[in-house]
Amino acid sequence: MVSREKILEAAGRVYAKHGFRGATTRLIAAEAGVNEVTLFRTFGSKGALLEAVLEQRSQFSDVSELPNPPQNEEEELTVWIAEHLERVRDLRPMLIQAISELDERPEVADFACRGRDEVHTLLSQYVERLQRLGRADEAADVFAAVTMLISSVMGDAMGRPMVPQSFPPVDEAPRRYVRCFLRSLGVSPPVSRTPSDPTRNE
Amino acid sequence: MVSREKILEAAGRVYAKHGFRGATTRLIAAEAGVNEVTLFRTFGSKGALLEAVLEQRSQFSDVSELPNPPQNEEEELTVWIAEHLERVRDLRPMLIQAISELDERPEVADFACRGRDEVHTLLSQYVERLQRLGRADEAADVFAAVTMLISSVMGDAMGRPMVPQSFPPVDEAPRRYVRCFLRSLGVSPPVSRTPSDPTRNE
DNA sequence: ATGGCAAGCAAGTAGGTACTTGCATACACA
DNA sequence: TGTGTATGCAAGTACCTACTTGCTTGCCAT
Repeated sequence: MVSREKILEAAGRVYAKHGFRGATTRLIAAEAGVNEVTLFRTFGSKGALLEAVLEQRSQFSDVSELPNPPQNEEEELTVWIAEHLERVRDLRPMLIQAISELDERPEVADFACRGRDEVHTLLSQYVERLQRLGRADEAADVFAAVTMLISSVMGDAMGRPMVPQSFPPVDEAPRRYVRCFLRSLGVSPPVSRTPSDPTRNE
Repeated sequence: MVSREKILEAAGRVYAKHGFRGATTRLIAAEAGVNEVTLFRTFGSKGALLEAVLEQRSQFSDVSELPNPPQNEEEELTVWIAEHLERVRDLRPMLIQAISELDERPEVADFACRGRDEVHTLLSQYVERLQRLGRADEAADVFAAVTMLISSVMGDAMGRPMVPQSFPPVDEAPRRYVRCFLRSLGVSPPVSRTPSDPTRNE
């Protein structure tokens, strides 16, 4: 029964490209290299197929932890944010379609926003640790700063393909976001580094 | 010839809710309180109607200027960002649909990203003025900070309806984003104010 | 060899979609 | 009074959609 997996994969690709409404069963079957009838025999209906795809996709949502205790803030966060950015980039097409059809298919809602809360919590806790260690300003607006960093990652993943000139070069972006983030929290930059290479863009 | 405007308005609403593919001519005609045939007689085709809608929408894109010279950074930016946020919030449904159908309808691309560049430029110029006045750090990563602020506004407008708990209260958000932004640029907060009321959320 | 099972193929059903046509109605202006 | 113009209504065309049915083919274990 290898058709099942071929169809699931193909359906994922086609949904991501055309959305649920635009993903016709013919397209999916063709993309899977499978007869359309096989699709219906295996999943019953187009809606059931969508649910199967979402369920399969739900299993890859593990967000990695941030170091405790913090050691090198900039390095640790840069790696972590780069990882998060890549994850969101991969999800981008499916996310966009899911969001655009939220009203008509509410069952995809938690797929669309899953992870955001978790990332927010992990980041906030990390910054609170920094505060307790006296490495971040006690009076800083942690909540807003974390929100902004996460939005920046989302915005980069979503917007870069459309307006690349509005974002720092892809290999520099995570570090530069993190530096702004840390600075807004009053975290002083590491002393053992050349102090100014935040290469200006444009 | 008042039908034309009724149809244009209705098409905008329906398109924002269901996307181009989901916006059937029947739905649009019903929403406009007009016979479906009138729609075709007036615009010729569904595609032509979409173009008319986009063209009409294009005229409301005027972004207001930022003060020159800067006087009160936090106040000026808060007002300006709040205004921008509201504009994006209004555009949200149409934007989401436009983005999700970019591959199939590339003609809406410039509608989808228009304004972002303009906002970016205005903000950057404002910060450069601050730098020249010695009110912002010369070594700050202006480009990244501006990108982050704009992404935060987009993220707020797009994400708040789905995950409200991930954002500061709607009436505080612009000011708190601006404060983080200014802080990441090394702009010292105004002295004539109570120094810490960045009320924590959650 | 034979039975079971997954899959392909051809055809069909019922409904939705964009779009057209022909005709009736109403109002506006001359 | 007549004439154009905008609109409504009923019906129809051609196509696409999800989904079904009946039959055939190939493979695999017994």
